[in-house]
Amino acid sequence: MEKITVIKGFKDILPEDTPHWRRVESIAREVFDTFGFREIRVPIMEKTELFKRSIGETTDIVEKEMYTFADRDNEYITLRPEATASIIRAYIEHNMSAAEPVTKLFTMGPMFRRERPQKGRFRQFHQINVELFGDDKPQSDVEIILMLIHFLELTGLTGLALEINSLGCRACRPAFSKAVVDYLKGSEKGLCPDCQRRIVTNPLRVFDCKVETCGAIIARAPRILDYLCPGCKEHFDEVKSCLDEQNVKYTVNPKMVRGLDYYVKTAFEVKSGSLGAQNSLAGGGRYDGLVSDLGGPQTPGIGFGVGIERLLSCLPELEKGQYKTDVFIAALGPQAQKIGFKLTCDLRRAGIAAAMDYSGKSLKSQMKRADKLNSSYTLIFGDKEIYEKRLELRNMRTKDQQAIPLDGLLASLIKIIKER
RNA sequence: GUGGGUGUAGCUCAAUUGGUUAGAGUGCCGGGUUGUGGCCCCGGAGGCUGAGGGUUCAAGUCCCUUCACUCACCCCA
Repeated sequence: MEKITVIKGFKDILPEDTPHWRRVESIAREVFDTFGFREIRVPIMEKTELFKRSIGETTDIVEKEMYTFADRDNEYITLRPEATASIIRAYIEHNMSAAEPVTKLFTMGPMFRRERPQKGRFRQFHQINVELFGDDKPQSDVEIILMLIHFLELTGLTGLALEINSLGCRACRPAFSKAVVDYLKGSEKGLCPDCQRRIVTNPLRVFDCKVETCGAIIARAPRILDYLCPGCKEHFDEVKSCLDEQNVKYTVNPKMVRGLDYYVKTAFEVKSGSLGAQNSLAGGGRYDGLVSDLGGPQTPGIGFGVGIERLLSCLPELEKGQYKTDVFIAALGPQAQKIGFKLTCDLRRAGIAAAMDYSGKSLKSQMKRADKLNSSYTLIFGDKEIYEKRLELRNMRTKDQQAIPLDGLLASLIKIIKER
């Protein structure tokens, strides 16, 4: 039979790796708890319309990367390419804005984008997402950024670089866009075909282009920061000084535009050198018009996403996940097997990680299995001869062994192991 | 969607300019030794060399096709 393999760009997370996932996830939950965020879990599929309206029709994500299907009733549904849209949908649907002025949420889980896989980029990948609704003050931008940095550092990451920018708002961006378009049209023939197309479709994306000839042209293009309206400028200045007060290092990158249309004002990314080409492990920004665009009340919002795979790949020297066994029962002979099985079950009910080998193979092979399972103690006993009258409890690390009386065996085992 | 690289045992890799039965380490299974596992010794299983076609007396090796993986572009976490 031919074997069936995973879908391209999808990955199994193996037992040797899941401990690191669990660690990162639990650090996230702890940090976010202390910052006052609560966990929300939203579906991994939504109506396609939700993403079209939030992310933007002309973005790469919507144009060519979404997993979109016609459901059996011919409604179009999409595997989520990001989480913000779903969270906002839920925020609106459950009327959270009416219940409290500020709502702080986070979620984590798989996202799906049909790109060509490479280092740090998969078709199914995992993100931790944080969103803050109902506060348009710069302090909330800083709160979010601080929390992100704090979380990343707690996971053990070093050498992080924070980049920030302001993308302006709906008041000031049109003037800037026009200035960019005018400028680009002047040197249109020097641009790559993609950028020429972008002039019409989405001019700001030109800033992301890495083609050298485009870079030279872009370097002299108008800067968004020179076009900010007084409100946006004040907001951005406040964000920067507030970050300074908190001793957070950052660089202003006026060319950072981000690939989702909904961002306004503050945008930020955290990069790491050890990632190869996909060096951005977290990114986010403000999206003040998005809630109303999706049919909710006029509500400011800001949030970020962290790529878990990328985060983990930046962590140094991860140990592989091992079995964790408190006690291994090596039982020799049918009678001993029977007693051993009962003992194993009792120990497990008492919260002790017990294991045994049901095959009844040689002691040597059972001891090998105990070693493989990383057992702290191994209890050896059998039907005959030297094992008849007593049981030996062996400490696998120190090789010490001690006899355990048959009376009250379970109780003394539990005592020894718990006191370890 | 566009380029480059790589496909040999479960894993990591060997195999002269094309040359006989494709090897080693590790892991797995069994045995010996050790007070009863680790160290050591012996043995065993495990391969259509990614797949298909071609050149040749002869292909893991050269050519074509295809698939998979991988890196990069685009874009993003």
